[in-house]
Amino acid sequence: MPELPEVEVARRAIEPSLTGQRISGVVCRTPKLRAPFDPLLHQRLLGRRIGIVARRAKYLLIECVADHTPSPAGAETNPVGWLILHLGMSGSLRVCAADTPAQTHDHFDLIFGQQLLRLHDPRRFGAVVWHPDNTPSVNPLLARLGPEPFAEHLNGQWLHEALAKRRGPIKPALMDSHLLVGVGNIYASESLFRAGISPQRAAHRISQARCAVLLAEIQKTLSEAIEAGGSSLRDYVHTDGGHGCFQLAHLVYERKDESCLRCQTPIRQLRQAGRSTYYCPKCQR
DNA sequence: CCGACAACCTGTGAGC
DNA sequence: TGCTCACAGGTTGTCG
Repeated sequence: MPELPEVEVARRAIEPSLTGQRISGVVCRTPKLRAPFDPLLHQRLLGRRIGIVARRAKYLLIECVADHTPSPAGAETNPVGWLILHLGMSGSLRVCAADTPAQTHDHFDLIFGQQLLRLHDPRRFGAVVWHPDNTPSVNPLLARLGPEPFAEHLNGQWLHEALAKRRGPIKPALMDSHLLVGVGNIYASESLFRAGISPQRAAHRISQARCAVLLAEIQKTLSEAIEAGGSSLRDYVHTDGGHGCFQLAHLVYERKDESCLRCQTPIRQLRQAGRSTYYCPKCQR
């Protein structure tokens, strides 16, 4: 899946097709992904017009506006609701013709005009959730998330303070979405390599100056990956259906025993909090 | 509160 | 060929 860059690439890819379209149908082919589908999803969405397509962390947020609201006087209706999508580990989105036959693991369609947005997710760790008003940030899926990695107020001092009580290793801490969103397993390893910091270093023992370097490398790694069109691994497929040909080369991820691109030392792999970590034992301290 | 781990699923590749 | 096992990009809940 989809780490933050892949989700942002998907957002940019689907937004032009979606914005301004009227929703004419909804298809759910699976009882549940991460959670059961809302059984009333069809009636909640039908006839609404799609506004902006936003992103928060690895969630996509689709603004759905009811443009004629024949609400009786006094009846409080919310003209704006949000469809919240998550791609889990294996999800992908594509926009295709409305008569395109569904394949195995095509779980959800949002139909508009002569096209549809289709969610394909073999492992079904994704999510499709309706948020009924214009405050999606308070949705339980989003309410407790940390800041976006590109938020203005983030700097070395902020990261240093955020890590002050973390006695465990930095790499799993970086992946904690309550601290900071958008750093998944690939880019955690990549950012730490680029910052020259060992994934095993205790988080609270990284100086403020090195926190500034780390944050800058996280931001550079993520933005370069977005510009490159996201990583293209295994089952991740770009929204146009083709595999990305501009994949950002990984410096350490999945390079166990290959030589470090900086110092030729063999890259090592270890397991932290149940996830693979890749690093150079010489370049990272 | 922190941190490690299992669970949620299917697909794939390695090894026998 | 076919079986079993380990592992895969995320998130959440539980337990120590």
